[in-house]
Amino acid sequence: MLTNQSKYAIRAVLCLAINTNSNNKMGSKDVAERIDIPAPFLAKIFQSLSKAKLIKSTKGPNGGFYLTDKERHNNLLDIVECIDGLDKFDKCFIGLPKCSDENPCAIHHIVHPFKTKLFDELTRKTIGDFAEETKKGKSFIIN
Amino acid sequence: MLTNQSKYAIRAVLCLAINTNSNNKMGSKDVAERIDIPAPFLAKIFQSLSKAKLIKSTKGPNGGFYLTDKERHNNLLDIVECIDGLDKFDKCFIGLPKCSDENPCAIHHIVHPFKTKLFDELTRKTIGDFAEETKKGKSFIIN
DNA sequence: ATAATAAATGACTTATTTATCTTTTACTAT
DNA sequence: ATAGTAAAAGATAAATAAGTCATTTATTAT
Repeated sequence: MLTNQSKYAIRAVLCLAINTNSNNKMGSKDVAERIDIPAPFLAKIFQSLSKAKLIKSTKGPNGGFYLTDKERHNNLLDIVECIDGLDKFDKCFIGLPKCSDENPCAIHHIVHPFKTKLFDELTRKTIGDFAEETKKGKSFIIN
Repeated sequence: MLTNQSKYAIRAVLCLAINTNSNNKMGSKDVAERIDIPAPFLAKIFQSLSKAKLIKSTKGPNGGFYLTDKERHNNLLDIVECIDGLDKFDKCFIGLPKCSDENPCAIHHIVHPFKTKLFDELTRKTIGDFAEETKKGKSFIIN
């Protein structure tokens, strides 16, 4: 469903949410190493996120990427939207061009509630919320 | 989640389940046209399904693809397994290498029940079952 | 000022998925 | 037998996704 880029982006931003602030930044290599993904690829992803103002960055010594409280109020769907776009959430699981409640595919009754629930979770909860859960050990971004 | 190949395969096999038997076959082009997918691509997909004995085929005049009752007893997951493999059902939605109940990602509690439900639906119900539903107008393979 | 640092940019490579095309093989009706 | 038909097989092409690398730009500490 999501591309690797989006998956990496989510985990990387959560990593920033947990470990950084304006005084404690992380380089893209550090983040990549921490969550075990390809470093140059993450650097590219961070560029996109930075342009979209979903993460903060500063160049030079002691520079790096970080989140402020403002960015912590964004949600995970903002990240997916920035990287992949939101089209995929509308697409039918088995490729029906116009799958809907009126014109359902064979598994629409299972897939549609899931998508709704997922969409809700990804929009209602903030990045800060997810970071708190991870800090409390309720969920993980590495293993 | 599923590749186009798997999506096409599911809809194409359901098309065969609805419209064919040993006396009434369909050419791959006919099926492709009916469900509006690329014809030569479907021909390739049908080759794989045929090798795996998930569909029947005969060459020559009046030849084509079709299902017998035997093939109608297979399930949709057999098709996905043949084309894509089943790995993707185990994979974490945001790319955690080892996402589980003990080591859950941030959205595991939403994704896991869905996967279980979907897996159950795709294994428990046969291709024949889905075909009947479509014949009754409860679900669709085209629109 | 300048040297070191780290992100930004852009070009490039590789892998995978998607799709097409040509030739061969098998079958059937005449 | 043989001509026509349709799948099987294999080679190739196009598109997208994934990943890498070299250079430039901005920042900071000395």
